[in-house]
Amino acid sequence: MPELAEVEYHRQRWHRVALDQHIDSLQLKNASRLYRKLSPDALRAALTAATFTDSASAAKQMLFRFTCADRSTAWLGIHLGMTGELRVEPPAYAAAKHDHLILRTAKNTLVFSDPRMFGALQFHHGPDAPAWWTDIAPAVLSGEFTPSAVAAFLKRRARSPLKAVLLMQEKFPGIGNWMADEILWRSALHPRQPAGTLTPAEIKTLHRETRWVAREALRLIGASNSPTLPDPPKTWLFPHRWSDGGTCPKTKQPLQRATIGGRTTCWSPTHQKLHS
DNA sequence: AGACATGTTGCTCA
DNA sequence: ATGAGCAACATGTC
Repeated sequence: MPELAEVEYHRQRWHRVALDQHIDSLQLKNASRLYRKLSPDALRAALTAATFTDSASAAKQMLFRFTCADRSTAWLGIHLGMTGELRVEPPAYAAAKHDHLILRTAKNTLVFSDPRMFGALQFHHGPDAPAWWTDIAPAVLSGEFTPSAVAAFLKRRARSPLKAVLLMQEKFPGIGNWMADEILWRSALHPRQPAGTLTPAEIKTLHRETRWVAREALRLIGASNSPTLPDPPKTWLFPHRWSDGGTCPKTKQPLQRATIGGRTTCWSPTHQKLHS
């Protein structure tokens, strides 16, 4: 389920219990496709007897930093793909079917599991953060995500439907299927509206609502320490969009669903209209 | 049984 | 060269 805020939620799960903890041992299922971007042997060698020293998330990517037994620095990247999650289990926890990486400290077992295996692990050993981390596009909540930057991007993708454009990580890092629908709904923009046809006022609205949804999702979901992942409130499109027969919380009219930009998309036809 | 799933990539075609 | 659309990946759930 992981987009921006869910990724942050999962990162904090590990971070809260494992910061400054010593990694006694690890288990990896290195036959899995999740290891396609790294050397499992290098990861195992570096993290055994390492200390968890920091973590961060950006877009849909997490970064975990370790200080190795020889005082060098190691960086573990985790992308949760479509079905990945991080969990914290008791010390005696036994690996289950879809657990692909397990780190054991004296107090806890840190588990990365991903049934569908669309996620990925990445690894880097060295003093500086790796390119796969530093190359992530500037966050939508950063000062670099400006209305004019959005305008330039929409112009470049002029013939693509807005829904497809919002899913492009190079400009909207961390936005996924449900956040894109939420942003368009709040912006009163039709998901099929070609990106090149927005008025300056609509671009400002899209920019503002992108930031609002990201900020609120991080506050309500990302920062939560609830044992289960919180859902956005009923006043959002989110709880109404998944099944047929949903009702728009703004207009009380039926929601519509179709595949746009290759993904299931939900919108409120009376509220989000196509224009020329 | 069959459709569908909160993601990314690599391929085709224009 | 650049952009748009779509199949593929692997497995579980409704």
